[in-house]
Amino acid sequence: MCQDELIIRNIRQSISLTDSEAELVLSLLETRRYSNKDFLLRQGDICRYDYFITGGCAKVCYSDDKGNECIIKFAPENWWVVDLDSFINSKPCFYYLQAIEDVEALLLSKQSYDRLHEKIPQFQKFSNQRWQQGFIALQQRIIQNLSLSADERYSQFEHKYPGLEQRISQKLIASYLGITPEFLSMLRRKRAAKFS
Amino acid sequence: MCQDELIIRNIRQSISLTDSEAELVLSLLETRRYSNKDFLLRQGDICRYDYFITGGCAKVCYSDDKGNECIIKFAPENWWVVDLDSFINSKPCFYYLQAIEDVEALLLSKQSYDRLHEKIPQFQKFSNQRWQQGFIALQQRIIQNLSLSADERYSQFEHKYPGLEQRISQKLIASYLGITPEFLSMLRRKRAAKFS
DNA sequence: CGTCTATTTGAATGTACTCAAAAGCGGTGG
DNA sequence: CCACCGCTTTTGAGTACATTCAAATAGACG
Repeated sequence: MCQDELIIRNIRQSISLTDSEAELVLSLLETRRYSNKDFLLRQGDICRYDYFITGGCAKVCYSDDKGNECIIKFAPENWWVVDLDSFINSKPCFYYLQAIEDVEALLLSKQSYDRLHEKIPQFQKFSNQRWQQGFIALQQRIIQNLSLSADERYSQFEHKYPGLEQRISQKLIASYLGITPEFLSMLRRKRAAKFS
Repeated sequence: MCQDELIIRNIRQSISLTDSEAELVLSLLETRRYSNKDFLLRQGDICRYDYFITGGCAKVCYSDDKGNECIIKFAPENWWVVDLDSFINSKPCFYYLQAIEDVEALLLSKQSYDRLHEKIPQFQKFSNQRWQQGFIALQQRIIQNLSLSADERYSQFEHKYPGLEQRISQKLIASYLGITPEFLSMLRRKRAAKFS
């Protein structure tokens, strides 16, 4: 499937778009390619785009007090990602966004984002749903972090990002789960032992 | 301050309201009082109201697989609370909402909520800000849960809900922090020791 | 006053981390 | 093609953080 189809299909999962509206959406998007390890967005920059990933995978991170990288979430194909606070309020962004594979993305500028909201009545609904669904998903994740063990969180990760555990390094997964790579290694060994 | 003033002041922190718009808001609200331990909303019900707490404090919880109560957040005076997924999508709610003190609240029905969005152009902005800010706050909380120790999370709690630690039981705080009451007891003992 | 629940305390246990070292693996240059 | 480099993964020992369970104490409420 080509990337244009992918994004329109993604939007149409939430709202209905006429063909001319779909055209408008596509006309406002910009395609960008990033090599593995390129930054889509650096910490402290203003986030000027809303990103829709059409190929490869990026990580959304921040640096904590001690300088460690913490991964908030992954953005594989068919995912939207943005530093909302920075995008909406033109603040320096707290997160950074870096490719962990070669990445292909469609970028929607703030201006175009606003334009879509003006021109397509349904788009407000799309945004609302997106933030609301995002909010709900984050609540779920908080619950999981509070009540599940590392092993159970790993299962959740596998479920949320099917197949991703085979594409990306264990170090990255460990950071996402909030555990050390060493400990994840041990968890995997224990899992493997269960199938023997 | 009376409860009407409280909610209007709360809204005016995000958007400007004319006096007649403020009147409209107030006319759509319903006041309710709950005694300690009363349910504002039960797990599985449809959440038909958006709640604004004007006095006392409620807890937002869910029951996990093993039947334990997990507290997602507290709702003391001047806080909005709703099960978003249930309210928006008319689904059975996942959370329940229970008074942990005598509570006074202003309730906004879904119908009135929609009405405000129609009648007050700025209200869409208020809602958007609310979900966006909520989203941002949740992301922060995820980060904190991943990277902070229980002791540090307790400090965050004190900062987020000033004075609340003196009003509510330690058992509830422990549940919010995702630790056992016994362990919280020990943390507090250690803290007290530092000031000797 | 008695009952019920919350809090404190302690011992034993489990979960996850740190640090260090060894092994595996992929890419690069000779 | 191989040797080497850097990075990831594995393994292990020792430690810190947090839990469970049990029992004692303290508070709240009728």
